[in-house]
Amino acid sequence: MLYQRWVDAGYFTADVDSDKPPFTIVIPPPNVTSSLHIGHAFEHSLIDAVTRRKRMQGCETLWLPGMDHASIAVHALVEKQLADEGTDRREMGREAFVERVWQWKNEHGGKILGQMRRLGDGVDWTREAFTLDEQRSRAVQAMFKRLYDDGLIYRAERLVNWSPALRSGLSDAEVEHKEVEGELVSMRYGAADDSGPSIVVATTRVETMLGDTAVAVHPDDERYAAMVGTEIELPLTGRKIPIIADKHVDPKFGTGAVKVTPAHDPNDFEIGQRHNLPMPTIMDEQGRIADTGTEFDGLDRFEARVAIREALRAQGRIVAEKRPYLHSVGHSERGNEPIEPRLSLQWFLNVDGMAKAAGDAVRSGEVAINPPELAKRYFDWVDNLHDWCISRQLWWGHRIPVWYGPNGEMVCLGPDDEAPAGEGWRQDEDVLDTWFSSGLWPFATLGWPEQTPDLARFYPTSVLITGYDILFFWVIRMMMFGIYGMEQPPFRTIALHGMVRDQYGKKMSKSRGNTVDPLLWVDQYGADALRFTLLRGANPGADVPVNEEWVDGSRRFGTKLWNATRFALSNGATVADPVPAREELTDADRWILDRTDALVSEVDGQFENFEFAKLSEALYHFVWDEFCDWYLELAKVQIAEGEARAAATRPVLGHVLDVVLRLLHPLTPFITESLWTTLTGQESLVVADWPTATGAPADATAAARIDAVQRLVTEIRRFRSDQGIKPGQAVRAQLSGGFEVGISDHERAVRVLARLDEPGEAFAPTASIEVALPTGTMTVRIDTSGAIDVAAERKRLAKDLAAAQKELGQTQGKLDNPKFTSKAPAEVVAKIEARKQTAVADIDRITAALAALPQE
RNA sequence: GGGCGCAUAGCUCAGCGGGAGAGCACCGGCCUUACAAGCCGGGGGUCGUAGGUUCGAAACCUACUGCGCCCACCA
Repeated sequence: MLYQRWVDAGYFTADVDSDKPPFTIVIPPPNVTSSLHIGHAFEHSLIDAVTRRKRMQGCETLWLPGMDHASIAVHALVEKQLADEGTDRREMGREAFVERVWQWKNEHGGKILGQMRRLGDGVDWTREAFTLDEQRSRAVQAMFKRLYDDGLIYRAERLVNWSPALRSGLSDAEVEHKEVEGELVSMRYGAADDSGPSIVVATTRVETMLGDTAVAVHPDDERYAAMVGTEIELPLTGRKIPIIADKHVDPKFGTGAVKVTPAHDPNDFEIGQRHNLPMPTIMDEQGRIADTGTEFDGLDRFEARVAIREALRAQGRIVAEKRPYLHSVGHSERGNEPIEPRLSLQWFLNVDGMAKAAGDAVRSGEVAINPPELAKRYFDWVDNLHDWCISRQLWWGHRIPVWYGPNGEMVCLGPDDEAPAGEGWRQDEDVLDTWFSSGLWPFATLGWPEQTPDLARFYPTSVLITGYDILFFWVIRMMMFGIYGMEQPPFRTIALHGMVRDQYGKKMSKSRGNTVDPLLWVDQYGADALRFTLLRGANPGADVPVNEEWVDGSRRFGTKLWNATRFALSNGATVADPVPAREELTDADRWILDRTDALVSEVDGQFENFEFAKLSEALYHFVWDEFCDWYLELAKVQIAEGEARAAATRPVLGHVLDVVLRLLHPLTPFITESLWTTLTGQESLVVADWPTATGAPADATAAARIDAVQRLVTEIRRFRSDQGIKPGQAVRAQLSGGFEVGISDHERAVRVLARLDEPGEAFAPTASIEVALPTGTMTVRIDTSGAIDVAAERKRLAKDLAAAQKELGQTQGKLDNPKFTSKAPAEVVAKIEARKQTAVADIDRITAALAALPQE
């Protein structure tokens, strides 16, 4: 349909000006496991708007669409399906598993693609990404090899966040800390009674005591000074462990003595390293107690916690228990189970130099972060980055390209290297963290490590538009890899948006039940309405609340635009004829043309700053308030005036609509496409030129006259409304005064807009309204054909009087203050003085009008 | 525990040193030939609290209160 036409019309193959810089944008991947999320619709709206404008400006645009995380998500989804079927993926083998994944992709890819299409984008996300898999693997392997050869990747036995359910290590970023109600158990080590030396330690994880290799106290803690250096018996095991002094211990917490389990606690690991303690691992990869030689071997960690506590209790060693004890425990982001610190052999990336460079790129201004306030967060993260554990013990993802030989050889292979043949060689079983491959996005998608023409032309990319929530995970990694691999940061600008929230600003979540399916809204209100709603709420870096009613409001805006265009077209609006010279135009024409020009520069400027909310608002008010409510009404009068006037008005209508539709196109592509092609008869708005402001000075006189007309008409309408005169009912009236501002030229318009007939014969005014205009007071004498509602009129005037008196009080107060008149800038004082004069005049006028009212 | 951010109309948010704004909601009147998915008019806020800076503060500073987010190894 319409969308397809754009593609056919050349949205992706349009001829471009070669002198314009190319515009490259990185597309964050959608999550395909759930139905399309509103957050993706939001992000897509922003990206598409920015790109469409660039294309209209003549830039060669390129999206770098991605599916990497999504691809990973599919793997996870398939694994879950397998689990539901009772199949253990470990037993089916890697090849069979991958086969299942492809099966899923083949079944669902088309559907997802269809959903994306309905949102009006032109990129075949799914297919793109899946065909990129192989190429991506080459990039990953090349990058790994390079880092490895540079000595930045190393293998080490470290404490990692271990997920027993996934049987894999996790990066810090994948761990979520949650407050949980646990228990704090204090237990006695050493002698169970007073027969010998003992020491009391406290823990929330009793089961780890089996792996204790020391008890630590603070070096300055006099209570234990005598015991430091001695050994004490570890209950249940019979092992003797030393009492050591380490300044990590907080003497004020608990008893001031800490059990040390180096293989199962990050702090203890450090203490263990400092004191050269043994580091026995007491749990297997599924979180079961193992290799302790005690009766607890084989127990799950949580069962063991209870069993060991009770065993200690039986020995009278439990001296205190606090339950519930609120403390923070790391949970796996995916499985939502408590992670277990575990000692294991992992691959690490030394990020010191890369992180520094990533920070400096922003510090130097080479890369801009929008909004700038969020740069602080970026620095917080980048300046405190620890070495990154890049290995995962998962079954999906890019395998670590390291091979081990039968005699202890270890070789790292690049993408073009042959895998070593021969008996006994095997590849490392681990795969790389998702973010390792995702971090290569900006150049891997352009063909790196090959030096492709695309890479030369489109790297570095122009802008990354993504959510602030992903700044740490993804952006920082792309920055590091880009600078390392391409010697240039991957983007010139990082534009961050917020999260889509519900109408009360609450986070959307399944448990809260406030999620929305954007496709339902698209079906019901149209893609344009959804996009406009999202864009209209998009202040840089801030969250975006959405609500179905607001989407409906956006749809009404589209309808308004539709009707306005329809009306203009039916009255001959055209772009075929040039807009007549200024001197042939009316004040209304000049005013709306000037306003249009101002709108162009405003919208254009806001686009540069990613101020989507502001530019949407400007367009909304221009279309609705200025164009529809005033100019179209004035144009009706002009068209009715005769053919000459009408002929001059038509190109103005056409021009204003032409510009507005172009400006709106990035926000609401569908409706503008339809209206614009009808208006102009041209092929497609997608490849039209972006408007540029003329920069010509606005006609201040015309603007002032139109402003006067608006104020006059509004005052008369207000009087009519207060007097209960039906809007459709014309009343006779006589206008006088205020002509020096050119109102006389517009009397006809005022009469039409305010429904005033000529006074005619036997004109007997029953009321008069005075409207203060910049250069004089306009008097409107009205024949209401009967007695006026004096009470209503008195109320109306009293309200105006009160406002004027308040204004007088405020301005007079300032002017009476000598400090104000002497210290404030002259123009401010002059302005206040002018306001005061206006207030005085208003009070005189209104007071007189009140006095003239008949007494009741 | 550390850091950051936000408190403005019933709701969601702009404004960020010189006249309190928008959308929606609300009240009243209109089927006025582009549009009732509309038009016209209107009501509504001591800008979180308390101090300070300034001729002048919603805006700048300080403290407090209440929310939100991020980071974090507290046994």
